[in-house]
Amino acid sequence: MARVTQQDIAKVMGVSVMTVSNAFNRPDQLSPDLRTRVLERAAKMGYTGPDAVARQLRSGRTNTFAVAFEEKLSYAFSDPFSVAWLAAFSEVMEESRASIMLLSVPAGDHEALAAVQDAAVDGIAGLCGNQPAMIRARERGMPTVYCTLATRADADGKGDYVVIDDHAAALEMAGLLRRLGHRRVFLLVETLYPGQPRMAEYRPEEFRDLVDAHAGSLFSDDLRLSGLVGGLQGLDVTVVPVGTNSRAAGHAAGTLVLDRKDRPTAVVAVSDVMALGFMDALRQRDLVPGVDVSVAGFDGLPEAAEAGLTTIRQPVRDKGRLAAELLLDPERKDRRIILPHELIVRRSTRPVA
Amino acid sequence: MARVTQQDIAKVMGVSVMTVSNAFNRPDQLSPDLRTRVLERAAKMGYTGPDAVARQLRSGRTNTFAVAFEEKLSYAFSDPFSVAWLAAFSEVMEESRASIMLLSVPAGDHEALAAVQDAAVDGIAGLCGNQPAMIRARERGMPTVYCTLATRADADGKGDYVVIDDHAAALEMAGLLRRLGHRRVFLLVETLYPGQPRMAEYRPEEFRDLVDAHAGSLFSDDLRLSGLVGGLQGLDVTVVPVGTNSRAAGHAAGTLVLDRKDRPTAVVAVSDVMALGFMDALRQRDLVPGVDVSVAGFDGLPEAAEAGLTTIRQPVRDKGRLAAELLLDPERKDRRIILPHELIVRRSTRPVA
DNA sequence: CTTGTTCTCTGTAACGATAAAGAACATCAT
DNA sequence: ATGATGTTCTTTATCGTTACAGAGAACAAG
Repeated sequence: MARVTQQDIAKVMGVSVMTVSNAFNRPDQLSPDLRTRVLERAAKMGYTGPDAVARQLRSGRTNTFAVAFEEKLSYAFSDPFSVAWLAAFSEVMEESRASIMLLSVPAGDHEALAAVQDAAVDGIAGLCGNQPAMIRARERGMPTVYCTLATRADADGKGDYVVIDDHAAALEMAGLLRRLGHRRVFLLVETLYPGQPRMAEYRPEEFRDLVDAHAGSLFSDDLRLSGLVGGLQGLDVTVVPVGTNSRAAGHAAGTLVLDRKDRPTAVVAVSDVMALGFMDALRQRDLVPGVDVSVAGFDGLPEAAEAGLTTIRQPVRDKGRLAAELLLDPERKDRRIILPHELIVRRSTRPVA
Repeated sequence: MARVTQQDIAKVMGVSVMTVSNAFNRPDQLSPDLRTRVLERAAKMGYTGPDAVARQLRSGRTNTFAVAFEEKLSYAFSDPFSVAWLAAFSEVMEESRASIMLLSVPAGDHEALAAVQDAAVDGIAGLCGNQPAMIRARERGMPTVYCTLATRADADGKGDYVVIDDHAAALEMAGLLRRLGHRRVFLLVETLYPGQPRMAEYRPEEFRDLVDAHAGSLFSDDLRLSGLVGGLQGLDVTVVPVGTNSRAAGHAAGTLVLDRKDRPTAVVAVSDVMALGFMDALRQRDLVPGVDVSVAGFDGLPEAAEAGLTTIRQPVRDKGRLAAELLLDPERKDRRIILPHELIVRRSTRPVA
């Protein structure tokens, strides 16, 4: 009941293994008659076609590409940005008839890192470049592409990328708030470092030390945050790590911040998802975004447009598409791509009263 | 600059290849001292650890499982049912440290079928059992699990499954409509067969012939539809294939049906997504679900609860979870699981005026 | 001084396939 | 008849790893 191989067929038919192999892969290398007989015999013997793994070993290619996530995969399917990116990425892969493998390598999960080692893929893409999976993949000498620069330094490191200039974008956002006259601003980020207490509040002087103290850890929003902080210098700025990049976390930040006397006049989240959650909290209190508190996000999701949320639009689909193209075509020249972004001002940001 | 292998290291160090292999996989098989030296030397030579593909070939296992979709992958990420299923499936896989491969094998795309042949996986799961990818996988002798029975006959075929009794569920739904006194009912399905003209209207006598004429084609909602038709016998029933399983298609069906004189008193879609789309069309016309037209769906999505939509709840997450467990544990006994469903009556279905 | 056991390490043979080159024979033009 | 050209099939050599069986030394127990 063992598996039938080309060798078995060859032996039974009294032909060489190569002939059997050619019958399946290179019809021009043997007579149509023999080919038919081989295929028939193979079918009769219960041979189900060339083994994928063996073929991959011999050819040195798997035609499969991995996507690494820092979170559980259920997050990858629920975050709008992630889904849009994945959709664009997969469309290109589908067209090229390449397969996609999903890897989940949560920060700090050392065992999960082995998945990168054991992945039979030709390359790997990830949303963030400094995540452990990406680093490991590069150590393995595997082609990598990532779509967010976490720090300036990343730009000089290894690996290809498709990103936007998050720092410049953040500066523009800060400029907008300045022009609108805001003086007391809260900035919502996911986490400053792994194990970060949620909903703590930091002054700009403090948070930088914290991040540096955990250097090498993952802080993917560093460019956005430091851009905002830099651009808002001189104003009353508070940084709040809300724990996760989710609507719920943004909402929780709202409950934390909105019920006190000294409300901020503006709140910027480093993602639209968080900003939308914060707006949920406003709505609950019958406060109006832009009127009572100005709110802004990053990413440019369709949901942000519906909600009238000021944001930085980034070309998500292009990021996904180009990431796939870079992986598929190792010969391609420009392998470090900086895409344009756009500050989109909507009704959620207004001049301070 | 060729790739470094265990053999290279062995040669350079004057030890056997097995020793190198053992240094990486079975530390107890060699002295700690030698092991350290091997690892150091390996690192120095730029060896990046055992090759995944070679290891898979040797061991006969890939620890990877495929999920096959009949649509483009972007659909898999956008349909709520699909996403929920995938999330549950992936959670189990993550816990077991198995990887997931996504395959897209659209109906009729013969080239894409090759992906199933070339997938280096230990098993494959799919939402529907009679899709080409599943059939091909079973021909390859690969373990399969699917989560929807398309026809009664599927139940006797090969492969494991985790399903609900869609036919019985549909009968219950039909019974509800009967009790509520509905006499003119429209049934929305995705498509009856590939290439099906959209928004055609069929009588129950007709559609069965159509489906049979395209026997062997994919019609995954057959059990639901035939249950509904059977349960509504004697009433004025019309079957409408709306083209795709999407909110937009349900909405389009609404524009088709709602602006005529002889409106149906009730509409049942074989999925919540379509039903929700239909309700969008109602709302646009200031018609009230349940009052002007009764509406019902299938699946039991959270969105359905919010919208007050009567539906058949099915345990999506259990389907995903169990599918993964069946793939992971080939020894497990019960491999054909029928989960309970539940008719949930909400305000979208009321007695006919 | 056996005999047995443990600890390290080695050699060989797969796993299932394909690339590359070659052999045998037929065909064809000169 | 000669060489050139094809067609069809075979031989040999990997791809990078691990399973398995054993060999040699050291050490304890009888």
